[in-house]
Amino acid sequence: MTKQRETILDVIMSDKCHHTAEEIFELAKQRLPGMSRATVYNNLHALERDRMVRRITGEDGADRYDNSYIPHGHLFCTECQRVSDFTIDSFTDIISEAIGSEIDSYELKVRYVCNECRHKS
Amino acid sequence: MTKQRETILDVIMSDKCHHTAEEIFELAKQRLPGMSRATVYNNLHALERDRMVRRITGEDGADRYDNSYIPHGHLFCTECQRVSDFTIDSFTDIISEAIGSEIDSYELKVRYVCNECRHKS
DNA sequence: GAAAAAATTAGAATAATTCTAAAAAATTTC
DNA sequence: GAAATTTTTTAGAATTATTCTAATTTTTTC
Repeated sequence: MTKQRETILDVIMSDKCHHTAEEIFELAKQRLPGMSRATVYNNLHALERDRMVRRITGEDGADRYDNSYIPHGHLFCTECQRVSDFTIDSFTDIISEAIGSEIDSYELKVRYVCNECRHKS
Repeated sequence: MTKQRETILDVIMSDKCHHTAEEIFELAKQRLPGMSRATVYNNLHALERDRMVRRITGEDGADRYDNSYIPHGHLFCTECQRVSDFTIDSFTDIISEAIGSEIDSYELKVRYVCNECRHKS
C-alpha cells in the first residue's frame, strides 16, 4: 500500500460526494504534491476491480466514483446537477427475475428535479 | 427535413441495434457520401431532444442510440459485449414511489453473461 | 539489503465529442 | 417564385476524458 493509494482512497471515503477523477486528482494533489493524474486513474481502476468503489458512468462528460459498493441507484437533478443516492429494496433480485438469469451488477440513473430546485421555480 | 436527417433517422430506425454515433455515421455515409460527422452528432442531439431516440451512455467509450423512446432497461453481456433490451413493468412508477417524487426519465444498465456465452464456458 | 515486482511519474497519444466559420440548403415573406 | 432570412451542413480544428509509454522510484520478497 503506497502513500498515493492511501491518499486517493482517503479522499474518496472522506465525504459522500460523487467525485470525478479530475476532482479526486485535485484533492489528492493538495495532500500529496507531485501526485500524477495517471496514478489516480490507475488506483481508481484497481479500487473498482477490488470492489472498494463503484464507477458511475457520467451524465455529462466525466465518470464519477461512489465510495459505497452496495448496490443502489443515483438521482441526477437536471437543474442543479447534484447527484444523490437512493435504494430500491432487493432490486438485484427484481432484475434477475425479470430477465430470468443471474446478474453481475446494475447501474440505475434517474433524471429528475430535486425538492430544493422544484420549490425555487 | 433535410436528406441528411432523413438518412440518419432511417439508419437508426432500420434495425434493432444500438449503434454508436460512429457506426451511424459510417452507415449514413454509405447512403449519402459527403455526410459529415458533425451532422450526425447534430441530428442525434436534435432527435434526442425531440424524444425520437434515446441515448445509452456508453459502457465502454462511446454512447449508443436506441431507436425506441419507450422506457426500458439494457443488458450488457460482459463476454460478447452485445446489448439487448428488457422491460420491468411500470418501473417508472416504482422509482417515483421509492423516491417520493415524479421523475423525468431513467437509465437502467445491467451487466451479466448472456445465455449463449454462459453455455460456451 | 540485494533482487524482483509493482507502482508512480510526466507527458505523449488516443478517442469521443464539441466547436467554428464559411458554404449550402431550406423556409419564409412578399 | 425571387429575395431575404433562418437553419443545416461541412471539414477540420479544438477540447475533454482517459489511456498508454517508458523511465524512475518505491515496495515487497527472500
